[in-house]
Amino acid sequence: MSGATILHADLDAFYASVEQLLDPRLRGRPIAVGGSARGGVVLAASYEAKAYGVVGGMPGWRAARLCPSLLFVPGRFREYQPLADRVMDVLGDVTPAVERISIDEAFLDVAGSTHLFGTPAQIATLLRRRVRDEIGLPISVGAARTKHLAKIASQVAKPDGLVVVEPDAERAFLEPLPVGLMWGVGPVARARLAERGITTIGELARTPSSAVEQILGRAVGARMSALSHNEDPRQVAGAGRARSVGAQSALGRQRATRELVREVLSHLADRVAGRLRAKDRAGRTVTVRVRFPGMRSVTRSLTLPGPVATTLTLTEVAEQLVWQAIREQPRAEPEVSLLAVSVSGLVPQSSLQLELPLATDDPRHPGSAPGAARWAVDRSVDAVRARFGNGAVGYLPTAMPRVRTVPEEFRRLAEHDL
DNA sequence: TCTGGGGTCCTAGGACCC
DNA sequence: TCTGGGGTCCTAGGACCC
Repeated sequence: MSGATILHADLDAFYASVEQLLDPRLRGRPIAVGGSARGGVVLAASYEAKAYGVVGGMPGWRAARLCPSLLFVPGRFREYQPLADRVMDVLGDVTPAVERISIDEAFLDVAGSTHLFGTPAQIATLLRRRVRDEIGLPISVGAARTKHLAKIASQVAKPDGLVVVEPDAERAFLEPLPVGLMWGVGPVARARLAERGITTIGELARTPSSAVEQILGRAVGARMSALSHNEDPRQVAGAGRARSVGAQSALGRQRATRELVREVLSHLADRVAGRLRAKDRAGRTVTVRVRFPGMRSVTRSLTLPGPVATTLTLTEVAEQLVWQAIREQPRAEPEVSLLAVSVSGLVPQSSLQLELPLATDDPRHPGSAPGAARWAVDRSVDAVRARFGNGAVGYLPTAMPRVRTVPEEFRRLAEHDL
């Protein structure tokens, strides 16, 4: 019997494939979801566009230059989550051991399913056909003995393919592949390895572990060395609890005025704190990131005496940290291109436990609402929103920040479960 | 022509404690 | 007189993933 019972299933160019599914005129054409020829970033590219070198995360103007016939489509973000969920349901039909790692990919362990559905290769073929027939989307699958191998196999299988790595063929399979296919090797690690003449996984495996650790650092080096030797102890498991929650807004290029910073941070803190409260969690460490024109960015963090999940408190702490970061910059008139807020050190926090009134002692905010009052306000806002929608009530003087922002639906897609 | 949004993990120095 | 060893927490930065 085959030991290649770990499957990695990965929808091909997911957002772009959905757009082509929903609008037949887009099929067979190079399309980009998001961005435009004048600005923004491409969120996803169809395989026809990838052939020109267009990839997700690329500035729209550069994508348009690479592919003059590129068609920019605004994403229909509402459609993505339900379609991806239906795909996951299909995967769940062959085994309960499904580990979803993002909206569009998952690991499966089909060791217990072979007596019902056949070999892993037959199961993968069945899944691919069902996803294609019932949902209309192309999906690639890799099957192997370990997660690492299965993930690499699905990448090799793309687009719309299946690759099975039998246990006796693992070393030969890995040998010629580029190190960049390994999970954890990005552009920096790839460049460092290339400087030493290491470009394939086989070459990496023949490099002593101590040397790899020198090149990539102790932890990363040790892990990559082990993976190159085909040692991967990870099991297929359910998702663990989130360790942090954050939100960010790109601002283009704006002068950092009191009003702008306050407005953007209120919005971000409201998102973060709202998600925390929705899951009865709170966190002690508040981190902000400020990005300046030119992509240079700094972070400032503060660990509070107790956990917070209150919009107003989070806004105030974030504001202090952002101004601290800006003041430390040499520029006389600061401009910012992005603000981010995140909370870590998460703990369970039942809605009955009231946050300590941290800010009431703060001389900078005399008379600010005590913790209990803040909780009450937030709970009321949450309740109104639950019934009437997010736009029904808010802290902001204006309903939305006056900065260009991605659709709410897109933010939702990127959120991880808390 | 100027780059989205949401996450995880690692490193390294310093504070602080025993 | 000026020094050991180990551990944890905090902060800032950075690589990487989807």
